[in-house]
Amino acid sequence: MLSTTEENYLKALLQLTLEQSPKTEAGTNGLAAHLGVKPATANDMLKKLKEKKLINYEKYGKSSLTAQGRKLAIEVVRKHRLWETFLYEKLGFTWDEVHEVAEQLEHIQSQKLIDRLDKLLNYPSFDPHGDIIPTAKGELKMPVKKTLNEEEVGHNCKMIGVKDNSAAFLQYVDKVGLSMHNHIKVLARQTYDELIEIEVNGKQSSVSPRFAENIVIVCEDCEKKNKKTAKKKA
Amino acid sequence: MLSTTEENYLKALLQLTLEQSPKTEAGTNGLAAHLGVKPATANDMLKKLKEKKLINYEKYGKSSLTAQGRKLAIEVVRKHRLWETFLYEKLGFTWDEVHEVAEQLEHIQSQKLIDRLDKLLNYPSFDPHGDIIPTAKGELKMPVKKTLNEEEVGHNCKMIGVKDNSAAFLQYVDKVGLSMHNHIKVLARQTYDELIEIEVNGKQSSVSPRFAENIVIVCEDCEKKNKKTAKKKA
DNA sequence: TTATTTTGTTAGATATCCCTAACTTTTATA
DNA sequence: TATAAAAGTTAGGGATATCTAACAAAATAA
Ligand SMILES: [Mn+2]
Ligand SMILES: [Mn+2]
Ligand SMILES: [Mn+2]
Ligand SMILES: [Mn+2]
Repeated sequence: MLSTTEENYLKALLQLTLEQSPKTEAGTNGLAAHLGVKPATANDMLKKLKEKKLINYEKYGKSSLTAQGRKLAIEVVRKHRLWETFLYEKLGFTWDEVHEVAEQLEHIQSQKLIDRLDKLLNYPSFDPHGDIIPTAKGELKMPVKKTLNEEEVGHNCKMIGVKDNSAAFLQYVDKVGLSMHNHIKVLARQTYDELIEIEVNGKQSSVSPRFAENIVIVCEDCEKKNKKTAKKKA
Repeated sequence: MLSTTEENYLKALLQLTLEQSPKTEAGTNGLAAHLGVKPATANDMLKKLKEKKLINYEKYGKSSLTAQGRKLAIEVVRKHRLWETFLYEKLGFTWDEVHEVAEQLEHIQSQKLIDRLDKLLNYPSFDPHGDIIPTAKGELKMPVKKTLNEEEVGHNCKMIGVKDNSAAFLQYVDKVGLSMHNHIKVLARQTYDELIEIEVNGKQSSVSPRFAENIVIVCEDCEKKNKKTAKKKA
């Protein structure tokens, strides 16, 4: 049985190596920063988790999850997102309130509790933030990340990042009415000047391809399609 | 903010001094046994909790909760019983499965979570074991304990203990079909020989006053009446 | 390629919670 | 009341998880 702390380290490693970037390894300092502890503290835990064969770690090297560590990390993420969904759907929490409480609830040890919660929520695929909930079998399909420029007309997507971090660009993003986690619908693409018409929060705008290729999004329609395909296979 | 361990000590002290017996103080060894730790361990914690002004404790003396300690202990009991009710009512757990998971859930820190859970469950008064759930204001009405001999005809009660612990008596209890937490209905009292007719698990039996005065029960009809009175006042 | 900066490690400490073994005080018994 | 038993305490130590300060290795820049 893992401690709450050990679970948090595995989850952090999963997020650092699979969700937040294309990397598959994470450094000691980055991990420590992500968890809000000092590098010395993270270093101790890395040695301990390697001992338990949950991570790959060599002195002065980067770390990654083993198959077993990844399995456990995904279980924690599944519990976290199911609890967030419960708080949002059943208890009327707002989307910004759920995370903090889910950080505590994700460590409750009871397989039956999670199975029943999943059932109560009617086996949800996404949490209130639009993130994918890993399946009971431990499958975690990574969201299909692409730029707004690559999105199909008619599709709905969510902004999850930017490629250009310049102040000028970010101010322009703001002016267009976009911000992180906003839902965007691609209405049309003008053949004449390539401008992309989008709708955000009920407001329409047109953006250039130059602008759109710096907005990282995840296509929600593609996510749903993936989910359905997975269900048919099962 | 109290640690999970500190909360468990306060809850144990409440149970030892208010629920399980008429005592208002508990000894170090009894507390340790209740929590499954060694007396030396409990002794350390008693000193720590006294320092925090949550308990009254003097070297070589018995311990009791201060007003503040009692308030916190009752909050933990409230959370525990609300979670048990949730697991039973909403997730289909059986009454014997809920306690273990509630031991973990009772330590989740979120006032909003508890308020909303209470609402979701429609402000329940009793947990799946028939124990009273403290109110949001921290009121914990002690169940009206009496012996089966004192119970009114027509009332429903729950067996919560025995006064005679001899093997002969306990075997007789078993033969009558009674066991801890059984629900008992008092059907009638014969004027001729004072025998009390009861129904347990759909099975009827007659017991003597001598027998009945050794069965400790809590009257469930009285509990409900108390509850309604309290609601009218509020 | 040498120097500097960044990254990662180690040693030594602290806090919490638990233990065993030895001791002390209180209570019960003879 | 003297003694034995029960109850309670203390000393000293282990495990976990955290820190600071000093050090070592790797990466980057000059
Ligand atoms: Mn979250
Ligand atoms: Mn967590
Ligand atoms: Mn319980
Ligand atoms: Mn507990």
